[in-house]
Amino acid sequence: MVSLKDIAQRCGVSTATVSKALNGQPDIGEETRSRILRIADELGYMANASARALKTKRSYNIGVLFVDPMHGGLAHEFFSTVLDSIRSEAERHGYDITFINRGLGQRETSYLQHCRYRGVDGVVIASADFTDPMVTELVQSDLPVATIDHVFNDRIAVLSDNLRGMDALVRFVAAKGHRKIALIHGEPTSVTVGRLTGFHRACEELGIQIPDKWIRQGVFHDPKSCSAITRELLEDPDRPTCIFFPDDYSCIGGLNAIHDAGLRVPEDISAVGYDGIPLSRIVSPVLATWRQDTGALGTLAAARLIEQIEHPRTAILDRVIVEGRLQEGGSVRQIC
Amino acid sequence: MVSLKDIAQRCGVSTATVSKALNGQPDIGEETRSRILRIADELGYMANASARALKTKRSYNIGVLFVDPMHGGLAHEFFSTVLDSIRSEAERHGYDITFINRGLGQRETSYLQHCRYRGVDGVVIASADFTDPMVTELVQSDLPVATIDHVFNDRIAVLSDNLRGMDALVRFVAAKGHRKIALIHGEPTSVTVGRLTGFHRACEELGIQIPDKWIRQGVFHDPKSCSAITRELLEDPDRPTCIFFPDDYSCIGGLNAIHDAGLRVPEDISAVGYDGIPLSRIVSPVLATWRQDTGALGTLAAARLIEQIEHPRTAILDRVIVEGRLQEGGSVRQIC
DNA sequence: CGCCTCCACTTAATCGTTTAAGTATATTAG
DNA sequence: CTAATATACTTAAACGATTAAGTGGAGGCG
Repeated sequence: MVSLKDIAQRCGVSTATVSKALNGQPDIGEETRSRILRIADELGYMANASARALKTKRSYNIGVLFVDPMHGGLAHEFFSTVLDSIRSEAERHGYDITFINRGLGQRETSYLQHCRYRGVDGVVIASADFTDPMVTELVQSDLPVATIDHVFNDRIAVLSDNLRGMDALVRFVAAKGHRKIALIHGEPTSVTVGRLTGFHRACEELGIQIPDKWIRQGVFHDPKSCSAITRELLEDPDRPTCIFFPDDYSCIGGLNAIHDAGLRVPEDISAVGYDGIPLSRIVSPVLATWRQDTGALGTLAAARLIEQIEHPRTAILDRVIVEGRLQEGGSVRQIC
Repeated sequence: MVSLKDIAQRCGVSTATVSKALNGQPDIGEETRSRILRIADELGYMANASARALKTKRSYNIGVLFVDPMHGGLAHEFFSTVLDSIRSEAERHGYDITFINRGLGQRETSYLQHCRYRGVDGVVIASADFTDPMVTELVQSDLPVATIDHVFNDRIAVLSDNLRGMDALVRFVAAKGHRKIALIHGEPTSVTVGRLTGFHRACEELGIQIPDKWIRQGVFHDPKSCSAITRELLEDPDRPTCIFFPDDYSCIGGLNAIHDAGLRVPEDISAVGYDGIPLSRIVSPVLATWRQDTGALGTLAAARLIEQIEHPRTAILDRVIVEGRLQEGGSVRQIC
C-alpha cells in the first residue's frame, strides 16, 4: 500500500534517495536518512517483495522439495521436525519457504519450472525420489541446491551418519547378549544402503552371523508393512531375539504386531527403532533407537544453502555429517 | 529466463499479443494463438510470478499462520496433517503457501506486515494465540482470512465439533460403566471451552457427578505436564477409573505415567485421547478417541479461503462444522 | 582564479507482465 | 459507395522497486 513514492513525496526527495536510504547505501546525508527512516516507520512502510524480486532477481524465498512417496507428505514427526528447523533457520536469515511441487493448478510443470516461476533463490531437497528425472533436472540446474540424506556431485549435502548409527545400535544390542537379530529396512535409498552397510559391518566385526531370511525389506514410516513382516518373523519357530525397524514410527507398529502375537517387549523379544523422534521417548517401553539430530539436519541444510546463495563464489559445496546419539531405551533387554 | 519478449520476437508479434494469447483472451486469432502456444512450449516458457503479482496484485500465494506456543511449530501429527491438507488443496487451485511469521531476518514485523510484504492473497490461521493483538490486527485487516477452530465475526471459520466429540466420548465411557471420570484439558482456548461444555453437559444428562479435583488443566501436546497431572490423579486413594487427555499425543504420555505407577491400561485404568491421529491406531492398546477429520479441516479452510479470494462479492463468510467420529479403542474397558 | 574532487542527491532505465486505449484492415449495413 | 462495426492486432503506461549514470554545488589545492 505505502510505497517508496509516498515516502519520497512526504520527504521531498526522489524515490531513488528513499530506496538508498532504506537499504543503507552510503551516499545519503545523515539527516536525510534519518528523516526518511522516521517517515517510513510512521507510514508503516513495508517493501513489496514482488517488485524487489523482479528487479533484483532475489526473492528471499527458498524452495523445499518434500515428497513422501507413501503418505501425505509432512505427516511424520521426523520430516516435520526437519521441515520446522529449515523453516526457522530460513526465517532467521529473512527468507520464506515455498513448497515445490509439480503442477500449479491444472498445468503440469516440473519441479524446476515451479522454482523458476516463483524465482526461489535455492532449494532444499529434504525427501524425494532421487532417481526421478525431475529431481535430477533440478539438481543439474544452476539453482543452488542442498540435499538432506543424499549426495550429489558438487552439491551441498547434509547427512546423518547412518553407518555409524546402525553400527552403534548393533553393538548395543550385541552387548546385551543378542546374536539372533533381524533387520527390517526401508526402500533401497542411500539411507538404506548406509544403514545396511553399517549393520553388516558391525555384525561381521562382532562375529555375528545373520541368515538372509532375517534381512527383510519393509517400507519407511509404514507400520502396516512392518507389522506384516514382523508377524512373519515371529511365526518362524527359529525366531530372532531382536528386531530392527526402519524407523521409530514403524517400530511402534511392529510392537503392536508383537503384542498381538501374545508376546511382550522386551521380555519376549526386543525391538529397535531409528530416528529418535520425541514419540520414541513417550511410548512405553522407551525405544532403543539412534537419535538423529533432526534439528541440525534442517538447520544446517538451510544455513549452508543460504551461504551458497549469498556467497556463491566462496561457498564450499561439500557434505556435512550430522552426529546422532544412541538412545538406550527399555525395548531391548539383557539376555544371558 | 524465457520471457514474453522472447516469444514475441520468435513469433513476430508484440508482447501484448503473447500475453493475451497465453491468458486466453478472446481478441487473438486462432493460428496466431496456436503458434504462440507452440513456441512458448518449445522454449519452455514459464511466467514470472513476481512480475505478474506486481502488476495484478494477485500472488497466488496464501499465508499460513501456524504458531504452536509450546513447541517447535508443526511437529505434531495433528497440525502437520492439517497443514498438509491445506497445502495440497492450495496446490490443486494453483496456489503456493507461505508461512507467516514475525520478523524477517533482524527486522521485527507484524504478521500483517509479513503478509503485505509477500502480497499473499489470503491467510489461513491454523493455530495461534487468538488473543494476540497481532493476530487481531490480521483478522481485522482487509485480507481474506479463514480460521481453523476459532470463530471471528464475519470471517470464514472451519471448526470441528468439539462439543459433540466430547459428548460422544463421555457417553462411550459411561456406557462402559465408568462414572469416576477425570478430565485433563488443554489451555483455555475456544477449543477447550467447547470440549468442557460438552463434557459437563453429557455428565449432567447422564447424572454423573464429577468432583472439581478431577477437572485439571494440562497443556495440549505436552506429554510431560499431562504425565505429572496423571501421577497426581493416581496418587489420590479415591482415584478415577478413566482419564480423558487433551489429545492423543499427550494421552500416550499419560499411558507412560500410568505404567510407571505399576498399573495397566485398560485393566486397571482407562484412558481416552482426542484427535484420532494415525498414531492413536498404532499404539497398543488402540486409543479410544474422537477422530477429527483433519484432512477436511485443512481442505475446507483452504477451499473456502480461495473461494473468497476469487469471488469476494459472493463468498459466504460463515462457519463450517466438520464432523468427526468415535474411535472405540481398547484403552477403555468395560467395568461392571 | 581555475580546476578537480567529493558529496548528496536526481534522472531515467529497467525487471516481466498486464491491460486500457489506439489503429489498420476487412466486413457488413444502409 | 460510404459509413459503421468487428477483428486482430500494437502502443504505451503502469505496477514498485533498484541502480548506473548524471548533476550541481561546496570545498580543497596549486
